[in-house]
Amino acid sequence: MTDSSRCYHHGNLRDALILATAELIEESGSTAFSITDAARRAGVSNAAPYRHFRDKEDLLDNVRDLAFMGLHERLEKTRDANGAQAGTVAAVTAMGLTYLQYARDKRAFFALMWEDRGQMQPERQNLPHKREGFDLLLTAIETYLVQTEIQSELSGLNPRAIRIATQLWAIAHGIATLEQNQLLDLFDKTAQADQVLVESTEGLLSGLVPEGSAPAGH
Amino acid sequence: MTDSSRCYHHGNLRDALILATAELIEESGSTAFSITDAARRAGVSNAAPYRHFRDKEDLLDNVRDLAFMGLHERLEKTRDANGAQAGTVAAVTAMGLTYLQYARDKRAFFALMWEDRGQMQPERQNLPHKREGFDLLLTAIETYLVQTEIQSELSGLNPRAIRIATQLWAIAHGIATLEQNQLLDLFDKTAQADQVLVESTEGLLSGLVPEGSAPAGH
DNA sequence: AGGCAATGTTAATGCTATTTACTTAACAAA
DNA sequence: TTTGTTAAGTAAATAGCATTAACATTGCCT
Repeated sequence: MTDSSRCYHHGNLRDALILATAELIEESGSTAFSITDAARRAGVSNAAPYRHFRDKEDLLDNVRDLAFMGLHERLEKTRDANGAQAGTVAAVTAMGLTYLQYARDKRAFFALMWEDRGQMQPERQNLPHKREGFDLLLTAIETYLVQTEIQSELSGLNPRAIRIATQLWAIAHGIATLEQNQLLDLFDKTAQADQVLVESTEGLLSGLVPEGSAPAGH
Repeated sequence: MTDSSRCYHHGNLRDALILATAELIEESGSTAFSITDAARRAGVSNAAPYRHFRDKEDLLDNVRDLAFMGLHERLEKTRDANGAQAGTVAAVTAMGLTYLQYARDKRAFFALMWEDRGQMQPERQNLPHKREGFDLLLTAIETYLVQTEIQSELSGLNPRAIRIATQLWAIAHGIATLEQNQLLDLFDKTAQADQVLVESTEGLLSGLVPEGSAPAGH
């Protein structure tokens, strides 16, 4: 039964519901979303989704997974596209720019990914996906550190690379948030998110010195 | 009629509802909040709130205002507490640390402040309050630039200060988000938000050079 | 063919937002 | 003091939602 246009049984309702939810969320945001709408769009009754998802949150979790996978895919593409110049500031910056672009293109997804739904169960935090995204950035940083001879070699989990990757992720995320809240051009009408990110990344990376050296402070 | 324990008329239902909403949100998050609950807690019927607020969102907007004012107050206190060492890296860092602490203490408020409710009307974006918070940070940065002689004098809106303030706000916000999502100790179990912020701030500020000089790149 | 499990359905229940039509009380003017 | 007016309550109704329970259909395995 591969024909999904049948009568009683849908064929692949689970995926259809996830897709419908994704569409609805992109159209009207996650707060407006209702499970009834998703069922309607998938052409089934309002109770059918409960055969595939524990509750509304469970369905949203699956869309969140989708969103994280989408971001991950883009980051991978960016990494591969910059394979030639791997280890340069430009390669690192490109990851951040991709992050910003994703937030712009998939605004509702981006909001969903980082939505605070209070005390969530650990298994509902999408931690694996978040970790995967971080991994990509981390590798880019580690490559950078080695290429620029700031770090002699990379062991599996380099503390320094982790710290820098964290900082870069934080700043990309922060800029995305400020941009979505129209706070970037609050004072400087010409401020652009991309430009701010480039400057920040350069600022953070340029402050780095080879291991063992004393940092340049004031 | 200052006695609010009267029968029919409440006396100050508007404020009571905002307060009740704030409490409920801090207890269970903003998604779980219902206007009915707030009315119950304030001891009035479920329709009474509509005499004071257009709809649910309007009520939430007022709590958002409250949240922004709370953050603003803390930032002011931090600025004043560090008045003696104004213009130092420590003074700037302290603002960021206050931001992080607020996100921890008032997690639900923090989430509410940055909640993405899709395409909101401009008047519902709480822009004035966001701007005020930015102002405080901006002043701290401008003082820093002058004190450290990186900038000779501050004109009203210094483009450079604005850029740096934006970067610092972004990174503080990003770190707060990562912390709330338990992503800081994903790889480095010992990573602490405060420490990451201190390092980031130092990293960004230490890269600065007096105006006119060429930045230290690779 | 028969039976079972998966996956639908309809019909509740109980919650919610919001509106409408009424009610009460405070206040100001006559 | 009486009398309107108005702000600020109430109850009742509508409509939508999440979720569950009881029932129906179908595909698959034996």
